[in-house]
Amino acid sequence: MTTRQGQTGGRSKGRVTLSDVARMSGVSAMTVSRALNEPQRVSEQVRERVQQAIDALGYIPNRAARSLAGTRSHTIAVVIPSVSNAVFNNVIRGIYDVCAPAGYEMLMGNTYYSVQQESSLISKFLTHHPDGMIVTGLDMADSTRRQLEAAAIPLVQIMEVGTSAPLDMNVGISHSDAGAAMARYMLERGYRRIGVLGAQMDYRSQRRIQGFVDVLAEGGLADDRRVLTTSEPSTVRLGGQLLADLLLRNPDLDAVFCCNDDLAYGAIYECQRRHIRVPQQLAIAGFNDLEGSACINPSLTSIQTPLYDIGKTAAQMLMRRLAGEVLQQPVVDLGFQLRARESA
Amino acid sequence: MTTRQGQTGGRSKGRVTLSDVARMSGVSAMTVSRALNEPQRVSEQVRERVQQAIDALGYIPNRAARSLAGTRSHTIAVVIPSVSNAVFNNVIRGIYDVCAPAGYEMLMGNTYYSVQQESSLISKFLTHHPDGMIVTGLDMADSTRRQLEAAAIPLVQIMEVGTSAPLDMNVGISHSDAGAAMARYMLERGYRRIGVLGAQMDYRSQRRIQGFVDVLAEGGLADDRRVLTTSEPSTVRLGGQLLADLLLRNPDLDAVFCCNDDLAYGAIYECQRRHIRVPQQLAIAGFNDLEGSACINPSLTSIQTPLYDIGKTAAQMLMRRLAGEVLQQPVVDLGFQLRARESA
DNA sequence: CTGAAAGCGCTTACAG
DNA sequence: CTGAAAGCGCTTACAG
Repeated sequence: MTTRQGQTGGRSKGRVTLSDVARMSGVSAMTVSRALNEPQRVSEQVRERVQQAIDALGYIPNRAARSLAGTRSHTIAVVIPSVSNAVFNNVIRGIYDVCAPAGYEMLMGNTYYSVQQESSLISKFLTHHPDGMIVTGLDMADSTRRQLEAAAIPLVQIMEVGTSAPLDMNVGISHSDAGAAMARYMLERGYRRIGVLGAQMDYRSQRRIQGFVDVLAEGGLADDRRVLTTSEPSTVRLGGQLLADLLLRNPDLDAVFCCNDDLAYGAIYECQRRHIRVPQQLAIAGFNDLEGSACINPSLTSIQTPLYDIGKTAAQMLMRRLAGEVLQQPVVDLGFQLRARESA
Repeated sequence: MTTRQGQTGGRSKGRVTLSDVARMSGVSAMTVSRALNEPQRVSEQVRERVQQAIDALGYIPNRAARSLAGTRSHTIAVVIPSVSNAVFNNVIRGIYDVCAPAGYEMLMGNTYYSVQQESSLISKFLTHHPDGMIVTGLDMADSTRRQLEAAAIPLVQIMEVGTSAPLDMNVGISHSDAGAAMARYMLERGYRRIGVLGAQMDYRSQRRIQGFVDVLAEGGLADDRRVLTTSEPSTVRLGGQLLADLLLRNPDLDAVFCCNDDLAYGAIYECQRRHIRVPQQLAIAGFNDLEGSACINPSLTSIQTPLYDIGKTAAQMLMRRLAGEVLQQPVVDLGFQLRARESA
């Protein structure tokens, strides 16, 4: 096996180009381009000869040249808080499943939940002149908002809906409604001393908690001391720690709403270690309904959010707009489902 | 809020270009380019004037033009089985944390564990003329191997090491060694009727199991009927189902090695439901040591794999090569750690 | 430290 | 169905 150390990249020289293919197949570059991009506009004979030349030469089209000369970059930029997050994985898969078959490349970047990093990421992405963009959330810096408006590309803001008018298109759910629904469910089940655990505390977690607490307040059951949050990332381990802290301050709790399923897993594990029976002594509920939530013991009551569909729908909206369609419904609320299981 | 429906992308006309900035700041395009890419080679006065013009005009550089004219695309292509997989998330984060600060964009695509999809994905990525590429695994189609050799860009094959010579660079661990280590550990602990559960069954899972079973065979303890695998994706739910099936055929098992932690979670949950005490009646071990494994009850014995570091190291190797360095060590074995906990 | 010329590899718009 | 010309917006290589 020969090593390739030292070679660091293809200098222009020596690359096989469209004209090489054209020369070999005895047609113009224009015709090769058509054979590649609009094969139906080229005679079958020519198409075959071109294909043979491509194979013989090992021709690889150059996207940079294509996007510079053409009107499209065939690229979609996706801005999310973090690729290493079970929630966004599902969203990404939905986007990918629509974009990839349509011939669009996905440019992906993390904001790490920082408005500032979001701004610089979007600026950077704009230099690729993506044909469309998907951005997480409705909140962004004003300067970014202006940049995006100036870029004038189709844009879908995802995850949440209803907190403010989107820049262009919007698909997601109402996190405050979802939080409220969980609170109502818990009240119906008879819980009265209800705690709340939150991590990460991005806008959507905050709205979830706000919606939840507002309903408790209506019943006169809100108590700030029962709400424990941190800006640390949401993990199973953290769920256990937070529950321990919360119980220390509020030994009399009869239920806890966790802002994320992984926190809820950690809380359930902590209860197991302390021999606290769930839900008999303490009910626990989560949010997002991740894959393991139906399997854990006790199975976890949670809010199922349409993560995959949010990604898929966002990408489809983009594709439709790129096909010239005018969308009647630029804002789509995909809704959520409360999954009542054993834990609460 | 004005809607932007109907606008589908920036036609070349009307874009602010380098020359516009040059004109406004009274220097040549060349100098603006330098002010942008090698600021230290331009006088501070000029740099300031150029920056003012950029701000005033809202100039956004065009990467397509840059990569067409230049020798670099400032893009790294990453080929993984699936973005929505906790294992690869960590790898991706490692890659991202090195590439993003270095000014490299990440192009990411899924093979969905298919050699065929891998081939077409790599062909597609090559049209972007990425400066480097990271590909999962050592096995690939011969045609792809040739394409990659012809492209002559730095390439790092990741995740596993030692099964065959890499095309260029390589970082990962030996999955058969890791499987073997787990088998030895279980034998030391006194387990003798040991089952194996596998899902997905990509090359690396296969090698994990092979390494594990080979050690059992040395002790005369291998039994095909105790190995249950499926090509379905690895999930918590599947872990429970597989364990149920395995116990049906082998009620006398005293331990089970699960090829992935999520299978192990499912197996533990299933034991809880059946009141099988872990590890007293049945020991359970996993692989990858995901975040929750230390928290579940009983805490999970697993093999910790350096996922983040694999990604980080691969990206660093690429960066070093792109900086012209010749690597003394093109193959890096990052090793693994057996985490002995309560479950086995 | 700064600039004029040429060209990267395609596609658009116009013909025929 | 096919082609000749021009140009997309940058950077390289060469000067000075």
